[in-house]
Amino acid sequence: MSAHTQHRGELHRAVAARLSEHDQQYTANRRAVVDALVAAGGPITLPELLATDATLAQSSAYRSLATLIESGIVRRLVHVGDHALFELDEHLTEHHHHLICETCGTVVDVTLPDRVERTMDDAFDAVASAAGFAPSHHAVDIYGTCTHCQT
Amino acid sequence: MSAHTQHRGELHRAVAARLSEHDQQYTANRRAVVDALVAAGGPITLPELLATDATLAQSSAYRSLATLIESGIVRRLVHVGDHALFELDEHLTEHHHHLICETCGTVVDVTLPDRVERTMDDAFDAVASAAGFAPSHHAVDIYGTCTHCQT
DNA sequence: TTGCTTGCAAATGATTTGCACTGCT
DNA sequence: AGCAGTGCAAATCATTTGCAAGCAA
Repeated sequence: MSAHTQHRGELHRAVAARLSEHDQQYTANRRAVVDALVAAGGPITLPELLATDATLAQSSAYRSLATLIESGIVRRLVHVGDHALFELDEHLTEHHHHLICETCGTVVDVTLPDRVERTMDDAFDAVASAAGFAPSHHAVDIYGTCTHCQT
Repeated sequence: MSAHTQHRGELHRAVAARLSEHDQQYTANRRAVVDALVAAGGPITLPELLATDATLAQSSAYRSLATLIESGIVRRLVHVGDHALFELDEHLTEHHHHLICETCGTVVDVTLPDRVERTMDDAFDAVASAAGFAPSHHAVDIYGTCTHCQT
């Protein structure tokens, strides 16, 4: 079980280690991207990421994200709007799912009880095997309307 | 529980009714798009859709899909590759989830036991309410490797 | 030096849209 | 006639990439 990285320093060490495993360096740019994601505390778009660090070039941010994704440090989420969402991989945070507001597009992290996760995993393993798939992980999106968007 | 539309004619009638509710007509183009989706039996990309009917113009297919999506007849799935995936809405088929091959991008429909769906719904309602969300529906993606892509 | 990283500007490519035309109603 | 739907070609816009310069081993 991968550590839920609690401290900033610990997280950066974990990121550096993972990059190194993939023969990648932990450059200032990549660290800036990771910092922005940590600060955000949830999925953010590229424009949002750039807004937190005006020195970052757009193309470099995309390139850093690509590297971080390949090394399993960042996860890219399905579009809710026109921009992709980026968040730290679960190895660095914890297993969670997403609550998505169908009106404003806000995405919030949620965790489910272990009991439910176990029930789901068992069921997913069963249906995946039945279809000849070797399952690796799952993602749950719960759609609805957030407080702010309810009339 | 909305009817699982079994017969082609019944489905077309349901589509026509839904379009009509939204003050839209069931034109030849839109019917062609629906036919292609029915024939596919699962999520397909726009190029795949066009391949099944050479007379369909790309822009018209996109426009028909947009109309069908607005009327709740078609669902657009999150990108697995560069193309979006389109499938018939669950009102016209049945509640299901997706098995996604991380190697080749193939997407297969799967259904879960009612017991599991109930467990999930209860849990989702609970976490959504806790976050102030009014949940409407959910989507589960199970990632893994398909038979064909396993070494 | 040698190779990875970066910024800028230009390219790419899925999706959207302007416009003129066709076909319902 | 009047308006929705369609095809073509052109526009959009997030994301990617070529290239020249900066930096680390």
